[in-house]
Amino acid sequence: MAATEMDTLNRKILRCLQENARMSYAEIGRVVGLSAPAVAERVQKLEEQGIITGYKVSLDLGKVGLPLEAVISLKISSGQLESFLFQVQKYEEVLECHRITGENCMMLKVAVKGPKELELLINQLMEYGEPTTSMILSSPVKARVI
Amino acid sequence: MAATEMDTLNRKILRCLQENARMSYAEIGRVVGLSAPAVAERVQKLEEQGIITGYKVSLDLGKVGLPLEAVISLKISSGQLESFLFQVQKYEEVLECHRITGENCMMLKVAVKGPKELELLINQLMEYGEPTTSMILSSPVKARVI
DNA sequence: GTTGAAATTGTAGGGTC
DNA sequence: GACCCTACAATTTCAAC
Repeated sequence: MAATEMDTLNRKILRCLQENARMSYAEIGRVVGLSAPAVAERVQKLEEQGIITGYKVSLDLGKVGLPLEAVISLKISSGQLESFLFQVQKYEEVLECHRITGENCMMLKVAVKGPKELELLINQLMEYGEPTTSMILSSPVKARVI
Repeated sequence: MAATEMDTLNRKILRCLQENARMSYAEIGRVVGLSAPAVAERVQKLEEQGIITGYKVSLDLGKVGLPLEAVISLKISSGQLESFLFQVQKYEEVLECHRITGENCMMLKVAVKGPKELELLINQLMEYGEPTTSMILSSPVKARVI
């Protein structure tokens, strides 16, 4: 246990928060059989331990004007890694960027307004390497955690 | 406006919720210059319109026992698509699954306990097609929205 | 962890522009 | 229609146990 006590109760609490991160401590307490202060204390510890890293809102990207999602593999050109890592933070279109093993070092998930914006983004990425783009048609699994 | 009124105020509210989805309506109101009831009303409408699809907690996967993340491309075998789409929902390890254009129809992001579990998962996926796996080394951009 | 009191927040009603 | 204000219910927080 020491620092990180991931018992059944904490797992239940995390499941509640995962289902609805705005659920009140009182309601979580009712579900897991704890008082509200007890839940609050556990959640605070999970935050302090870095197990909980934040709370996010999920949006329908299509309805906020970003209906086109794509996956881009980017084979970074020699000497471009550092500047890419710096610049990629600034692209609003980039939802995720992972450095992966294999020939294409970077894997990006992006959301854009339309084909024009995607093309523009690809052009910009070409400065750092060779992009290979696939459009996302649908997402059978969206963003599960734990 | 009609159904979907995404004005500056709503964007500000969404930015607050994105930074911290547990932020109180009162605090959001202070930030964006609105009363708590006004914020609550706008958020409720954003939910009803399906713009907000939920609130999620972000976890440090390593600290919950899933330190190994990977990206798997899966070239679905003929006739296996439907059963794959049905089964992929049940794999707890699969965080995301996207159907994409190109030769490899499916792109999965997974998190597992270690190499053994990854190997087992790959074996199971081979039932539905040809997987190509890349380990995630780091994630320069984690999960931005809007 | 629990209980109980104080501060804060959420919510519903009525009113204004 | 969107917003504010008021008042009450619920929640959060902090204390003591």
